[in-house]
Amino acid sequence: MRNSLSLTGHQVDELLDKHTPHVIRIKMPADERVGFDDMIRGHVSFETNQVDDKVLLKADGMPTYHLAVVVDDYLMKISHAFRGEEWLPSAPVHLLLWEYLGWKADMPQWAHLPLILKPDGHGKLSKRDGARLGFPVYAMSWFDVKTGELTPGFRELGFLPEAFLNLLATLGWNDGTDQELFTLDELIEKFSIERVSKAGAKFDFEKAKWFNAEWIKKSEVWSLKSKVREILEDKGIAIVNEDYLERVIELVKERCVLLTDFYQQSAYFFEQPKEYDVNSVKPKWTDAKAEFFSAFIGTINNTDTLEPDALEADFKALAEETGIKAGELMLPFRIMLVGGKFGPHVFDIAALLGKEETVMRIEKAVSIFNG
RNA sequence: GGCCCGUUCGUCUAGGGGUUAGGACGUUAGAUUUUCAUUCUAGAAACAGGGGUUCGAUUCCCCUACGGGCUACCA
Repeated sequence: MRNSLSLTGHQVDELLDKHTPHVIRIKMPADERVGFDDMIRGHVSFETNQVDDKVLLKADGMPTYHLAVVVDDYLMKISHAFRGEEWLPSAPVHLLLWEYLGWKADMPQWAHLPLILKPDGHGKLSKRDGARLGFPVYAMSWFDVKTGELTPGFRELGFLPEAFLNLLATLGWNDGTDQELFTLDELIEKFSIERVSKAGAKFDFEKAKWFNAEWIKKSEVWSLKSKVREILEDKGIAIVNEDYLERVIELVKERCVLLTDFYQQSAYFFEQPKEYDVNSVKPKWTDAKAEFFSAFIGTINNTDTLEPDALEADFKALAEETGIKAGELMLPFRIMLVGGKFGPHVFDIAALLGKEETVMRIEKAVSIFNG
């Protein structure tokens, strides 16, 4: 080995005079044990003989991470250093650096957090896993200029910041009760580093989605409004009426897991269905049913404002008069308004759409079903 | 290979010397919803193995196994 330890002082000076490229390393002491108290793991110690003399300053003059963190943390007066468990093996280097630099009294408290692992297989979670398994690994979309590769983030996928924070906080931590849903304020109040678990946790996207669904359900309409509006407008839907948008959100929010689901769940409130699930109606479509709906249009026209309960009562009364089971007519009615087999209660939808729109959609769909 | 860290249902976890080992996600069955989702009820499902210590260990100690991390002039 050829370095300042194996060469004589004279030889070193000579090489230095000739500006020979070189690095600067930390010199680990022999036969010592360096240890510290980790806030999560308790006392951790290492044999100095097992730790190698890490490069601190590269040949190009730039510091490595090891030198940089210590200097940076010292300058920024960092009191607590939280980092991933993968840093544990280099902790002795940092510890000694704090000491050698004469800053030992200012050294921060350490906490090495457990790692987030791949849901399948083994190893720590990487952005590749997200691409491979179909879920995000970053909070926000990230574009790699070097590779030209776009990695989608939780936000763009339709996660609420509150939900993302919540799921991250409870991955490896809990307050000792059965509570799983926490607001930021609650986390600030209840979080304690002592309750962070030591073992790595496999990431579970299903549970992540559950957190988001829960947060969408418990969020107030006003807090969801701007995000939903953005999603709908991105899809080319013009929002003209604020109040209408709020009522739509109120009606569909409990069936959305991701914010992006608001498009599929509420697009039909803003524009007529582009496609109809004709197959679910056509085979059982009869002239009698067509007649029912033209009669129902009459009923609607005789009503001042559509109100869900009253409309449903009228619908059922008319069905009975016509001699057709109401159940046979509900699905066709839904498909007329929505286009498919989904959405909230049909009469809620009709009431919100309003008289004219409802009538228009019935007329249009009837002609499609007849033809 | 060496060093370090870890190990309770499939997954995230609670618990802790004597418990029917609790909850959540997912899953299964049923109810409600004349769509789907929500909601509700019920079910299946775990202390890695071996030694100690102890009247008694899943819980404390040791070993093994397994898992993870690090072992770059990357962070």
